[in-house]
Amino acid sequence: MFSKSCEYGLRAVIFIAQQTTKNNMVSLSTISEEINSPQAFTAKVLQQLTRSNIVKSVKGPYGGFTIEDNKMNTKLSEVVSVLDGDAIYTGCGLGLKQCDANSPCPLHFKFVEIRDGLRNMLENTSLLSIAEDMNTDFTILKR
Amino acid sequence: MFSKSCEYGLRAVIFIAQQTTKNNMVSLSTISEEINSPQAFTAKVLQQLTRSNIVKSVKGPYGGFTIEDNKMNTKLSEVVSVLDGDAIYTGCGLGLKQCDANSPCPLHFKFVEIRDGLRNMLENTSLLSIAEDMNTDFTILKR
DNA sequence: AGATTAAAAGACCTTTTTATCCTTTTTATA
DNA sequence: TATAAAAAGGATAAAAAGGTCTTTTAATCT
Repeated sequence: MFSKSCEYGLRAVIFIAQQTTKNNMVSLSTISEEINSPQAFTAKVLQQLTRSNIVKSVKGPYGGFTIEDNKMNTKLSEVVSVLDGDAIYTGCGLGLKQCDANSPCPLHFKFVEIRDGLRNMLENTSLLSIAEDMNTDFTILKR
Repeated sequence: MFSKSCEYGLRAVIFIAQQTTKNNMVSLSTISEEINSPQAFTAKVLQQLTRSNIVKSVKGPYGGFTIEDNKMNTKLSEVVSVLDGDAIYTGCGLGLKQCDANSPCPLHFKFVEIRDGLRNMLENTSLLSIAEDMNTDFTILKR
């Protein structure tokens, strides 16, 4: 479904969001341990998310990553767009460049439903809501 | 969503299915022209589908690819399984190895809905039904 | 100021996916 | 039976994805 970059990125940003609700700044090494991801590779992914202003990074002692208050309502769809682009929402399931309602592939209308379901889910799920859920329900981010 | 192999494979098998309803055997070169895919690469994909007994290949003059009657009810899910495996149905959206209802990632229950929608769609769509639709509605398989 | 901590940036390596080319095998038919 | 058509198979190449390592930059704390 998603690339490895995107999987690590989502897990990382979710972990950071959850820690942010507890006012914890988290370092790269903590993140990669807690989400069980390759550290150097995760660093690259976090750089992208920092440049996109989804997470905030702080260098130096006691530094790390956090999410600013007004960014806690970032939607998962934004994270996915930054890391994987939006082909998963807009692209044809059969890989055709020009496939739309006017000139559809044989599966177009069936795929549109699936894609819309995914898009709606991601567009309606904010980092804050996931973090809040995690403080209620038991969930995992590694293994 | 799917790999290139799977995209080409689905387009190829759909084209063959449609031609099969018209009793046309189709050659690799015709297929790759009609679905706009790289010929040699498509050959490899078709070999996999032949070995999996989804399509039938006939060598020699007037040979090519066709689908036997009883295979026209093959579901898209079978084609996808052969070419991409079933991670898209069973895998965790965040890439976790062990993620299920008992030990879910924070998005597990949201993802399950999407995945089930996709799986149901693919499991309920046969090659024959697509071919019949194509003989009614105008659809495209290239560009 | 110097030492230390931590992210940023860039160069590099490995594996997988995508793609091509060439030879071999099979088979219909003239 | 020779020829031509067409798929099968193997070797290789190119591109993309996944991943590592080293140096640089910035912040903090003696």
